[in-house]
Amino acid sequence: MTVEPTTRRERQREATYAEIVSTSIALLRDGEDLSLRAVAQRMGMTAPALYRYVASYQELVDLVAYEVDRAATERFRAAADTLPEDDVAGRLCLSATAFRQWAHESPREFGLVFANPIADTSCARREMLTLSSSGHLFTDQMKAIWESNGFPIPAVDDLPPAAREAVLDPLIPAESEGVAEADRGLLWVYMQGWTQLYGIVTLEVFGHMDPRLVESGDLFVDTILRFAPRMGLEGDLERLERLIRDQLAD
Amino acid sequence: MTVEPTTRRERQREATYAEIVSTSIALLRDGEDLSLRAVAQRMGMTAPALYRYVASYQELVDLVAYEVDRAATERFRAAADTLPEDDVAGRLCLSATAFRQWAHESPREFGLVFANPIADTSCARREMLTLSSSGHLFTDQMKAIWESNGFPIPAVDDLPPAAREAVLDPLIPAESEGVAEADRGLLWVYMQGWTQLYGIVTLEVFGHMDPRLVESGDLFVDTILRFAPRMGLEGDLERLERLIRDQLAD
DNA sequence: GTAAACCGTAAATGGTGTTAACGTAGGTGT
DNA sequence: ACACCTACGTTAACACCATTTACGGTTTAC
Repeated sequence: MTVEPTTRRERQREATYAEIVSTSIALLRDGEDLSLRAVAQRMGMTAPALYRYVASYQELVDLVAYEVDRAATERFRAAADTLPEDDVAGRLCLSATAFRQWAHESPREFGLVFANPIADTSCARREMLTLSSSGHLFTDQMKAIWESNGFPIPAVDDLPPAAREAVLDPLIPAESEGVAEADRGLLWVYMQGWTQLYGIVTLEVFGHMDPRLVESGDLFVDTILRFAPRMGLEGDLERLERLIRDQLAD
Repeated sequence: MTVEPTTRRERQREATYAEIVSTSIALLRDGEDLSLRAVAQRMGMTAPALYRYVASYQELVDLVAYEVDRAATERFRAAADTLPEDDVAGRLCLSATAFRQWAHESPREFGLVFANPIADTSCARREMLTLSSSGHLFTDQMKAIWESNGFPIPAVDDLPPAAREAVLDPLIPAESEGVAEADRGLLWVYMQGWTQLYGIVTLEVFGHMDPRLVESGDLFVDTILRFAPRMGLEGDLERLERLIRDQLAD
């Protein structure tokens, strides 16, 4: 990826970059909202100085969103890691549940990453355009399920033209890593699942839903379990529901 | 509802309220973003004067969001009205498609109404808390389908406790108008459908999806058609897809 | 050693929501 | 008709915000 910086200046610059992001994240964690001034102040600098590092406020947001997503994904992965590697279905369910819990605990961060209009602007630093670590994780997990129980996926040729293009030549190459071209229909199933997970969680977080349902998580559980059969998990529903509800109880 | 204002002052006050909202909407339509100052300026007033009418910026947003939703719902209804009244399935599909098109044409307004954290604050003026006209429309349309072809709905007693509460004693009474208590399982199906529609449209609007899929609308169509069978529409899929794609072509 | 690139500063511009103090016109009570 | 008071608007000010400019000092490079 990045060639490691040798010169002293570059090292310092890299450190400042990191501090900007970590300070921003700390700011969010403290419940305040992200602003150049606030970040600068916490770092003992003045706001205009940050313009040596980011071109605009929006670029800072993108930078932070990328890192927040990365950190959150580690939580999702950790949640899955409480299960053995071969329980591929359980692992995906626990990661999805962790995703929901994280979204509720950190609605600001969630909004930053997932409800922030992805600008048309090319974000110079890091090619994170639409790249999401969490997306990568969920894709991998679904692939593991598919490799394990081989649920039916659409043939690439049965997909609508645009969909075929999108799965054969994805914008984020990482997401299709290790999926043979003939099996790219799997990505279509992934998108269907992600749409539903995204929908239920966003609906909950933005409060456009009966608070009692948000509290109980019933519609969330229902959404997951109704999707599970599409991944060939019909026989596992009771166990998966128990797994999910156990984690929700924490 | 509101007792009609008799005194002259109250009439004028009501008119100013209306002008504030209509000015705000005009502002959004012109691609600028909503702010107290901008609204005031367009009305030939100063910003602080608006505080005689709204308690805060957030309250203005809520007020405008309510009206925007109401206006947009008329579009969704009009889209359905291009079909005869007895084509209940086609009508719902066209309204859903109109919803998607509106969201793409007016992402600002969409964000205002559907991606705006519904505050805990009680918005004094109008009891619009979570009340959404569009939600009411879609509920009605699904009910029409159910009354027409009687697809299976869960028994109220089969629902999880919180879900049962939520459908038996909904926060927005309007949504369950005319649905017998025994049939409230229909609302559960509605929520499942709304979650998916909301998910796909929000995902598209916020740009967290391959632009080619947004452009073609393939994942949107797929989402709708995959849900249709849950409303007993298995036999209608080709026709419904044609309806949707025709409208998308406009 | 000198020139250039880099990194910070202060100052200023124009934008935001919001509060306070003040005047004035409208409707109300006698 | 007079006094009163409330509602509605003003101006001024505060505290934020992003962003640009011009300037100074340090570090690097040649």
